[in-house]
Amino acid sequence: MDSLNPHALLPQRSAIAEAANVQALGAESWQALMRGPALGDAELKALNRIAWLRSLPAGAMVFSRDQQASKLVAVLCGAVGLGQLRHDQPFHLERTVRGPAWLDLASAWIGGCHVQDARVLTPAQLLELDVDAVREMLARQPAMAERLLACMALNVHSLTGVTHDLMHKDAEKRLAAWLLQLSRRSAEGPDVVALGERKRDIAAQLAITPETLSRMMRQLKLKGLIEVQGYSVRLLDLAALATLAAD
Amino acid sequence: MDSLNPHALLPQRSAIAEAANVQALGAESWQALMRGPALGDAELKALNRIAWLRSLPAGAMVFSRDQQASKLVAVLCGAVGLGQLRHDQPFHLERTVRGPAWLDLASAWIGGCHVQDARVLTPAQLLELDVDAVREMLARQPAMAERLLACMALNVHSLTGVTHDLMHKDAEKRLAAWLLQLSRRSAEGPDVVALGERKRDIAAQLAITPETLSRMMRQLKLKGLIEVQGYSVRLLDLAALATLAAD
DNA sequence: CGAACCCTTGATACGCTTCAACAAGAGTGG
DNA sequence: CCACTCTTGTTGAAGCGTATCAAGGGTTCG
Repeated sequence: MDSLNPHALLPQRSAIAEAANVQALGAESWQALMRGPALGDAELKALNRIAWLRSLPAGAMVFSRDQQASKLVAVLCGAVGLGQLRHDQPFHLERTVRGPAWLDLASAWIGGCHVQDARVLTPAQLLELDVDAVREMLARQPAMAERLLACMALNVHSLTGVTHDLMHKDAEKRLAAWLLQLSRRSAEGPDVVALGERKRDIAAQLAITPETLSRMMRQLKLKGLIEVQGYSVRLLDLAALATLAAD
Repeated sequence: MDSLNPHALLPQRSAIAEAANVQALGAESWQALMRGPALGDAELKALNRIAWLRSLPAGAMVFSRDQQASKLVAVLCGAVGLGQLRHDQPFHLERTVRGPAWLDLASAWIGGCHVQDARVLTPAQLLELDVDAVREMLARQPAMAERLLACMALNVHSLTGVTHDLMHKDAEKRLAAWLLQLSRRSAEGPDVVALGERKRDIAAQLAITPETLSRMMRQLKLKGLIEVQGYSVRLLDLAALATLAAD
């Protein structure tokens, strides 16, 4: 019943209801979003003053691609998918964002629309900053601009990497690269990665079909590079995987 | 002989020699790079104070991908290719940037390296802003930050579109979309586009081989959608092309 | 004129998708 | 409790899309 909440698209009420929570938003969350040197008290206050929180259930839409973007949107916790919702049912995932991270830092600055649809995958807490309020804040906190530029720059680098992989790497290389990237952020050590989403969603992000993903996993298993047990993958030979992933 | 100038990688001398030129840089160039409302005199002065010009011949490298990025780099005029230079000879092009436009606005902010190699395709004039100088300038001209954010946001949108196309569109769709995009910026009217680069370079950016590009052009010609004469393409049915390009 | 490009065209090969079938778990209701 | 359905991942066979390889023609330039 809560997997698709129609009220999710009406932010006002819940945002107001949650406004009190903003003060409770820890400095660590802001720090994770804003990167750079430790945020000062003044900066944290300025941020908290203009932040709005939204809690959405799995399946809810965060924004849609034709929608005018007026806010910077971040995911505090949970996972949100960026992709395309088609009249033909299933949501076509292109990228998943797990908090804390920016979901759409770009669109609002150019007064355009979000170019992608965003859909909650795991019950998530979102943070929104009205871009006009941010503009005012930047006038008083010029150092904040630098943080935002750095965050968007990371975004650019990430996207550049994705396009490069799509242009030059085949399915096996992309999978190997994806596993290695996951292993770097893995909590269970560098050689065990937990697949945090359905395999079909992983496949969608790698721009292959679930069938091909299954076959590629078997390939890597046969080559002795990985060991698979359900949604846990052990990387047996990081060096060989890196060689394979390199273009 | 001037198609590959080894001195191109030594910026200091030529940058100093050209420093006097900076004052001559017209407001229109800055306006084209910075977008947004008209730049004030103070802003133009601040920009000119920290800008460095470089003129490079075709074939020269602007920067390489392992190189630490300390400057924001823009192309004033001419064309520069972003891609990968491999020990195996030919430069693999991923994107071409024609002036006036930013070439790498992101890398310097995160103190990383440019993720791509940049190579001059057409004799080009480049503009470089040391990121530390820009930081100082932003403290005095906070409105400038907003322009940079907007420029980088456009970059993000463009890259998002490219990845989407690579994920979901086949060669024919990508070519149709590319022709339509070119037609929007075309000087000779919306239905005639001049191919401004070698077809193999166009193919590289579409992530297909030159052979496939040739075949796809023939396909569109046979379908009556375009008319080709060398490097000039007439779009005979914009609506049909748009339908074809849509995913 | 040959040499070095570039684009084109055809034949073939390969990677990946599509389609179809099947097994395993999770939720549901009789 | 079992039958039923729904969803997910896996596997195999066939087919499409694009790359690769090889050859030929058109330019430009020394």
